[in-house]
Amino acid sequence: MSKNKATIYDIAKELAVTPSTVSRALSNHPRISTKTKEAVKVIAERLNYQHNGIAAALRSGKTHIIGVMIPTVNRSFFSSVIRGIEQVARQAGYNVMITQSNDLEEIERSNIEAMLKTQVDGVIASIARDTTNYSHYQRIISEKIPLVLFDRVTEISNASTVVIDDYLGAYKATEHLINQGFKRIAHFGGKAHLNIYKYRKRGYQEALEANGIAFDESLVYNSNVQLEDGRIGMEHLLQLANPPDAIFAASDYSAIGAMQVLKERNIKVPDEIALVGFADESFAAFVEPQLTSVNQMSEQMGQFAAKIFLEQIKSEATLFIPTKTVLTPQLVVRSSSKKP
Amino acid sequence: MSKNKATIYDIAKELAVTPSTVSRALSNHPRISTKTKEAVKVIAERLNYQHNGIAAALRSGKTHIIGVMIPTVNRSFFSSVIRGIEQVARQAGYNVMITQSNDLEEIERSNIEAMLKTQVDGVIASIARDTTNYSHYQRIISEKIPLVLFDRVTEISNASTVVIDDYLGAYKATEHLINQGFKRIAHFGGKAHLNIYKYRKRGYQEALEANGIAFDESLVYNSNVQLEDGRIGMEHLLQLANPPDAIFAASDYSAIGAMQVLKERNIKVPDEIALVGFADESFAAFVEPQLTSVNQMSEQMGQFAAKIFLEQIKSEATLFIPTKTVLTPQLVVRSSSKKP
DNA sequence: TAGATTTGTGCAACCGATTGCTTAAAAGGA
DNA sequence: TCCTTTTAAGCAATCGGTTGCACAAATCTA
Repeated sequence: MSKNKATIYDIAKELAVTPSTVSRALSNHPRISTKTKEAVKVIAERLNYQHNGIAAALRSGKTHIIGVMIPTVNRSFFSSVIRGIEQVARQAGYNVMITQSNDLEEIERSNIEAMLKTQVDGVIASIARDTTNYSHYQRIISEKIPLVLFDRVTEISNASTVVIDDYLGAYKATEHLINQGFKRIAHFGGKAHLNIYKYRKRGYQEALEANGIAFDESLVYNSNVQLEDGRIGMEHLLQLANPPDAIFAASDYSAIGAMQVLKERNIKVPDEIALVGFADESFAAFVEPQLTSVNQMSEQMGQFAAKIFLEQIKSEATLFIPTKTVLTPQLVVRSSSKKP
Repeated sequence: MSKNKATIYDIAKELAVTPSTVSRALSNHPRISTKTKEAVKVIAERLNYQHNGIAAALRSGKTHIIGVMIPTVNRSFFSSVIRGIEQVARQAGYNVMITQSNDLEEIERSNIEAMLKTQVDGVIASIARDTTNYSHYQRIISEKIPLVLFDRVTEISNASTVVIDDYLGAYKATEHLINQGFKRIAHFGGKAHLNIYKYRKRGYQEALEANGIAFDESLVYNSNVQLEDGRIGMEHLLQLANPPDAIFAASDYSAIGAMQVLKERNIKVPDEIALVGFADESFAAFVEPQLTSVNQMSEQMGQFAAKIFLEQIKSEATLFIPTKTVLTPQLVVRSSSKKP
């Protein structure tokens, strides 16, 4: 147990050079001779030297930590995004610090506070469902810290965004139902202040119209698209004089809620009512019948977000132009939407 | 945009005192007069002073970051544990840095490397399924960093552990099936080098024996307990001359795999074969029939782990005695295990 | 071969907060 | 009033790297 970590001073002493030389040697500075660099490497190895990131961070102001904030880690979508971010970040020497907002604006604020205190080099985030005031995000920008928003984004100047084409995903899903022969297609929508839900609804609507089916507002049920909301929405739709024969839900959870109600009433899926969800959660393949859903390219989304962050870092002094990336979603067809 | 963050030097200048006084005033040092403390507070507010954790970390060696490493974030069990950890940690002024091992030893090693580089103040971890060599965990110990293991633990001297009573959970689950009148109860077990699976099997076995049912090794199918393993295991059991009438699975995923196979073959659950899982994943309540499972008290587990870490930190100089905490699991009975 | 460059290191300040040791002033005691 | 305590604050070193500038030696140019 030697303990008391070795520093560049220890290495310097051994080689009878100065710490500056050691520092430069370790960071492969061009002005240091190959001979010295190698000697330093050898001694560093022998002393089991570990670069002290804190000291470096103090001097350089760079912690090499990316703060990631998402509503909850427990969604396959978000956890996949995290994986994507981690892959790219790690390779570039960055660590990822994850925080969850639980979809609450208040927690979101305090998380951002914590990240700024930790002095993260950048923030990658997806906005909480609850959030209506974005001043805490503005704080990130005004501290000149790169901000990349994904999936649940909003208009914040100088923030880059990565989203999927929600419109297209919804369009594909709806068109698929139409192609399967369904005529009265309902929609479970989310709160319209989030763009993702706005676009999904639009995709749904335009797919209908493009196929000569009149859009019927009474077939749209808006909610928080949780499981319970799906149940309530389904009950609601079943009470209509002329109920739908298919539902395109803006979330898998609400689709599952609907599926439960249908099963309880012995209404067959997809024979009598077909279902399509959104997000392709892992449980979509576990339920019976398996749920057709729209895959959001989550891992790619994370990779993109991280790459954009890295570029933004590189262009530090140079003026930075915020990017808007749109990925193409994929419809995963399973049995819940197939006309028998 | 003032930018260029305010430091204690700026505050000191304004008040014509020294930075040391400001530092002490901010940390509420008893030797500083109330008057000065208040004046400092006012100026700090006005200059929008933010405590620089990096500088403090360099001096004190404490980053106030807890490293958390889990197999994957995308399991309700792990994400709940994280929530529990976060709650406790945040209140005590600690941040949480999460990393995922993807159940691979290699990634686990590199994650620990990254954490040590970040100089986390402690590590809370659940071991990867793949891991057989624990030297990387030993490194944490030898750096004198507190290590708390939860759920998937192993014998590492000086590491504290938090687990549920897997034996009891399995015992309860099996006894429940017996009480429902099932006679031939099979078991999907996990790899025996992980204690959790060893204990679950033992609980299963002893519950059988305590109720006068002979343990039958041919009814035990061991695997990685993923969904696909459950499918294969189910196929295997169905081929037996005398198939089981119930299965206690050591994971919800394998239970769902079994359920899928049974549905495909039109074998009724629970009428013909009953199922009980383990972990109480969120999808357990989504499938049809809903899956009975053993809840692992995940949030509590996280809270305990964090509390233990905090105590370990407090007792720094004092000799520390590693703790072993065992929580009591809860059986959540749903329709997959009820005798009609 | 003298002068201009290039190469390899050293010097010292700096990042921002913390803290043991002093010291000066104020309060208390005899 | 003089000496002892107590209180309040200052001094200066420290944590470990990083980096602009300086400088000597080596190499090149004409």
